[in-house]
Amino acid sequence: MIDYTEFPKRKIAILDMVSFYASCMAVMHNLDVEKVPIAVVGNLERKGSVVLAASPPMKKRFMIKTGSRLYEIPKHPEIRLFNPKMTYFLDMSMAVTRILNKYVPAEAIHVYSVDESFIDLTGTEKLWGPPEETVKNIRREIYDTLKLPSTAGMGPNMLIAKLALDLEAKKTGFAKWEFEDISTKLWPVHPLSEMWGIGKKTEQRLNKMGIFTVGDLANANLNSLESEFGIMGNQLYHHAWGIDLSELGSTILERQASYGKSQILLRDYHTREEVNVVILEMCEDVARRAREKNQAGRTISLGIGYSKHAYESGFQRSRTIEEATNDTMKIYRVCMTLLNENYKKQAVRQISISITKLEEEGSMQLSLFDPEKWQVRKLGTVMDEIRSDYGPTAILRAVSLTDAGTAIKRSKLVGGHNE
DNA sequence: TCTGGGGTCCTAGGACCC
DNA sequence: TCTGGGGTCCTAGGACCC
Repeated sequence: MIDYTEFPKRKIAILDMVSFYASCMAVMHNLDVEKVPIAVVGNLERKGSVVLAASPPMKKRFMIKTGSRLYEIPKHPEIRLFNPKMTYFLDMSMAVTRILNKYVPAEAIHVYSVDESFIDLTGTEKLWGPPEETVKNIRREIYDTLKLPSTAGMGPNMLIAKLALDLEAKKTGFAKWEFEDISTKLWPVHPLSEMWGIGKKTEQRLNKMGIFTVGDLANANLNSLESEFGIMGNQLYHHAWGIDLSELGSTILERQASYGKSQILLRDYHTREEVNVVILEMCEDVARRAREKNQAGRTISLGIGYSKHAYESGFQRSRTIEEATNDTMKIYRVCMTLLNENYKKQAVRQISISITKLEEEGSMQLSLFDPEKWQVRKLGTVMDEIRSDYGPTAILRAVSLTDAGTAIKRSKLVGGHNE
């Protein structure tokens, strides 16, 4: 048994926007997201594209949910399909955060994703009254001002708030769990992958150990969990008791650990030259985002997925260099090295690039001793500015003006989605 | 005939150093 | 005539989340 008295009890809430992307599109087109079957699809031009969000009637009447494929959506006169408008979604997301900020200070907000945020309401009773009421008021204000319906979970820590949200509030609109509710509300949960933090793979391994419900997990032998899963076993066990030591705010200060870009190509690419072009464009994008944040990375990773007709699945390789960089061509050259060493002349369908081991740019040796480095950096910045003033297609490296270039097509996309 | 894109964290083995 | 041991860094792979 676990003695809960030793764990802090705070007033944590997590707010989740119902079918966020679908709700945003409903607002834009003056539709009622609760009544109209709406789906936002990654790219309406591609039949295999995934559904990024489905409105409640879309889910109930047509059994289409996030992750469904476009070709699974039936033809029906009431159904409304949209391409994503990522910049608009981000604006809406920030508008929600600003409302939260009217009730709690920025340090008490942890943005978990574009449509989910934690807030710590501990100590707000004097100002706003009971936290449950405050949450209700916040949800009402979000709906009244932005027309976005939301659900909310509450708990004494972030984990329990999130579990209350996922396992109850998403159906009922609101749920507040205490430590005392864990055994009645969390332990019956199965299959195990229903629970946050447990995926299909872990579920299978746990099943092999005779563990099928969260209650089984909570009452399993900690030693055998640790010998099977290592540290993760300990964490799984504690999560089954609703215990999580991470603090609200501990993550909010952390800065991004990597910049990456990945894409599934619209067709198989058969030559190195074509692949090189796409890699260059992707390096450009990753480098630009790092430059905008004044960061640079030391480890550069390249992933290649071959066509399904190929003999192999692909590879993922990385290389760490002496000095952190956010220079497009430097990153590109490392990718070329990795490609030269690993490419097996198979048709390519998927490419991913990322930089990690980030450092503040200040720590780069942009010193007096190497004026050329300054120039390269300045050139990068100038090009970034032209792009931000005149759009991303204003400057394209010459190679992009070939059939292989996808940058022009992708310029209409933000975050890989159609505008 | 179909392939989303952006992230995070953990582990294990090998290299290298003292 | 044996197998040190701890620390750090790098790389690949796996798992999970929204």
